[in-house]
Amino acid sequence: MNRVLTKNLNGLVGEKVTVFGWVNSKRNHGKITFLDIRDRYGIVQVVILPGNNDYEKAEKVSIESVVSVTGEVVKRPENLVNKNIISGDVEIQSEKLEVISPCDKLPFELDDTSGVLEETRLKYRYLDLRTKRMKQNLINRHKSNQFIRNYLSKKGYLEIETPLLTKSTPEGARDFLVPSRNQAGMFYALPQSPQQYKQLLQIAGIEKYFQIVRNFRDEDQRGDRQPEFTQVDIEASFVDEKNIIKLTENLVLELIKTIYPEKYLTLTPIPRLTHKEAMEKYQTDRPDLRKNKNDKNELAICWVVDFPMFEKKEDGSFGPSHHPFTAIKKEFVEDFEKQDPEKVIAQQYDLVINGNEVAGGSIRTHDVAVLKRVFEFLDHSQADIEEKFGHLLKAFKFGVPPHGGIAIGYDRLLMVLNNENNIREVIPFPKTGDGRDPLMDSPCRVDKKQLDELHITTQDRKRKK
RNA sequence: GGACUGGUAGCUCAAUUGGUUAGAGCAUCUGCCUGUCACGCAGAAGGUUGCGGGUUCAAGUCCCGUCCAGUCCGCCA
Repeated sequence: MNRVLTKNLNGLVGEKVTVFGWVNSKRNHGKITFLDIRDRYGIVQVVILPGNNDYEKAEKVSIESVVSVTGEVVKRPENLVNKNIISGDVEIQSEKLEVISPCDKLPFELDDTSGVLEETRLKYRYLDLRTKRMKQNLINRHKSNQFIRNYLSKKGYLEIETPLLTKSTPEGARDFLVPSRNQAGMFYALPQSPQQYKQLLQIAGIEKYFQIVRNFRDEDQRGDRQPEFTQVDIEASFVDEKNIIKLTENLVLELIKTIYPEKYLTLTPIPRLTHKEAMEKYQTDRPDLRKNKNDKNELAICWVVDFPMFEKKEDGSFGPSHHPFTAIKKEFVEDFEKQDPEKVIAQQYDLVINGNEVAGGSIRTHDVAVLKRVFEFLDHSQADIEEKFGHLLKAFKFGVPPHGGIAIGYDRLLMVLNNENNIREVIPFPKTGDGRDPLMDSPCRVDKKQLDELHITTQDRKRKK
């Protein structure tokens, strides 16, 4: 198969080529027919004249069918050049048209899907992803992946994979559980984040870790929340708050400069607000500091730092506002138990872009004695602590370096940078608001045999569509 | 779990105060057209108005219930 891509056609005038792609549009003038053939890189116009063996085939071919066209690349006359397409200086005089795979009547038109019901788009996601907008989002995501891997590698960070079948975490979001076949009645959990693993990797002496990693949280959704989502997860040893902030800031700014050069920053250098300042001034811990919210290229980035360590729960007791391993600021460590819990500040920081929480992290407590005091303050019993965090606390007895890190909400970051207002637009195969995938039709029922092997009986519930 | 908005042709929408046979654009099909590039023109086909019930001479429209979607609140260490 000797294929020529549409993006390379301009330089091939006079040559006989074969292009492969989808029929983007068809214009039949009775005695002359034009087909626009689209491949991943662009579009080329194919001319079919009467007398051509395939004239009737060209008249009949449906939009979005897969075809190949062989013919000579011809320069277009000056007045017929089309600057809107990549091969607009030339066109192909078809000698042979082959319909490789015809396309049925489409469920929606692909030129503009902005008004199409999202469930319909998701049901036919493979068609939705053919659109320029979605394709561009995928390309940008790929480029960003490459950039981040490169950037962090150059800084000495190792990309290390952590398990997806792991242990249910006691606090935080609801877990997705995976039943164990070998251990009757036992369950794995999908990770809400690789938090404990990345801390263990610091004890392992890795010093600098990163991973572009999937996380799972079984909570109700929002436009900026999915049950599975991707984080750029980072953790490093012998660092303080400023090191992590600087690293993240430079990474994000370089990423924007390289892959989204049309974007500009309103606030430079990136300001750092304390949590208290943000709440007092903007009544939110993720303020949108843009000057003109209609300017799609404006980015207002800021840090929110000095988060409170604890927050009051509904029953009046206190829980960790981030997680229990977050380090308390030095000036509060000595006797935080005796102070107003809501005034105890943690070494915790969030990156906010245009009102979106795009990253969050903290320095962790490496002092086992302090950790124990935090757990006791949070009213965990000794047995409780041992069961939930024993493995981590044990590891902390074998030489734990001071460490800290951050996790970038990657889908949210890409959502902002791609001018989308929903993370589903930057995720190739997302779930709907109630956690379904209309394309694969998941979740779904499974055979009784499968359940039996997993030692599971189910309660009958009313069946959702 | 709660609030709000919505559900009418394959897709996007319209339908006045409850009143004739529920319309339009695009897509589809048929015909015409040799330079268009989202081609154009003419025509055809396409509807259980999400579903169930109620009020009324009459319901897409009002009422009740229910299902679904989106957004937000709760939730998201």
